[in-house]
Amino acid sequence: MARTTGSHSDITGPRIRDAALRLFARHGYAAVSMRQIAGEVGVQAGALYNYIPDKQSLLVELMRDHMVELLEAVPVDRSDPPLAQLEAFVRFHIGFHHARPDAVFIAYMELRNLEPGNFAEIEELRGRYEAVLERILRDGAGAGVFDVPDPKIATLAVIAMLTGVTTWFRAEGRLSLGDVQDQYWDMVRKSVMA
Amino acid sequence: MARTTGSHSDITGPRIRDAALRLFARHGYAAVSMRQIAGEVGVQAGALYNYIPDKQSLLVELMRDHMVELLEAVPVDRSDPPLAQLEAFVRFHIGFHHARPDAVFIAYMELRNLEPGNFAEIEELRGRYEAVLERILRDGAGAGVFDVPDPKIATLAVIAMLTGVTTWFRAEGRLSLGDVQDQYWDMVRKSVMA
DNA sequence: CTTGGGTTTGAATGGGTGTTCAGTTAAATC
DNA sequence: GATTTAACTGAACACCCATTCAAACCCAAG
Repeated sequence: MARTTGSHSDITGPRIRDAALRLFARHGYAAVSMRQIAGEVGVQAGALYNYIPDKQSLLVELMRDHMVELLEAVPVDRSDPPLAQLEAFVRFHIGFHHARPDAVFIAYMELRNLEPGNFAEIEELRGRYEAVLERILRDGAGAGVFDVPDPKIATLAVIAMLTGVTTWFRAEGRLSLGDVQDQYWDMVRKSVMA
Repeated sequence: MARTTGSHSDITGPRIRDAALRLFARHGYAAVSMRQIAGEVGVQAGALYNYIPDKQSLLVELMRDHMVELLEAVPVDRSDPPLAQLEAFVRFHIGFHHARPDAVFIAYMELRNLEPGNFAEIEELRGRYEAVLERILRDGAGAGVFDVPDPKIATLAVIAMLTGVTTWFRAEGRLSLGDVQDQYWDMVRKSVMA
């Protein structure tokens, strides 16, 4: 067990993931080479393979980590009324995604670069997240609070709308994150209300 | 001027564009090689260069054609009341995009693979399309029909929501295109109404 | 039936790809 | 101070990349 304090492995590992996240988001998985990632970390390409088995695994790991983090953070309190649950979801989605634009970008854009098995895994996680919102809408519709003929469609519509925020919102811009959350919550609320 | 009837150039040209559109949408611009495109057309890679100057131009052309077609097809009748204009826009957007899933995918996903000048050109076209919706919302808000604190945000929210349809809608599925248009129109209408 | 030219081939150019691995470096332990 | 070993280098491997171009092909026109 030599070399624990001075070891770099606990530094280089995360740095590789950070660099890959940024580069994949900026240029796309296929357009980024292992040499570029290594360059950002300040290491030769060969060294990356002490930390990851291959390029594809690096992508899957980034996407899985993002989705798992998302699922763990999403607020679900089934004792709250549906409207309150929906508001919590909307504000959470915007806030969470805004804090991780690169991960969001990758999770939505690089699905087609996943090998079939990996694709299925990530899609399953995404499905679980969508199910959270769908359940809220279904409960609210059942209680007569919401008017959504097809909760599945409404779920996809709302998530698409909310996720779009990451493509244009910048904290330095005209509006604060709170402003954006307020206005989106207003639109979502009205769009599903009975 | 020999060889007009037996010429292939009026066949091969479009076939290259078709193949590139499908392949770029499926695998991404960076992941598709000129050899793959040529293979789909049934020709050697070198032959592509009789029709396009380079790979990047092929991408730009596909994106520009899509955006120009979109801008020419979008219904704008300023004599209609804002609500009717909005409904026409919503139904048009869903219908038009549904008919060209590959072009939509490329136009939204491959922006980062454009060189700066080309990027600016495509963004300008996209801006013009967004301006159509923004104007409708602004007019309606001015007339007191709509309640949208920030028409710019509402524009982006609505477009993101509508464009999301292409990622999941399949004509063979549970719902018809008309069903989807109806429900989306219902949600959009409610979300912006005063 | 030859000619001219639009069209395509097939090879070559120079460079980049992901991945492997023997060898070197340097820090922690004994 | 010697030994161990995690961490990394640098070169090599086999292959793919976009693009160019002289040569071959093929067919309408004359």
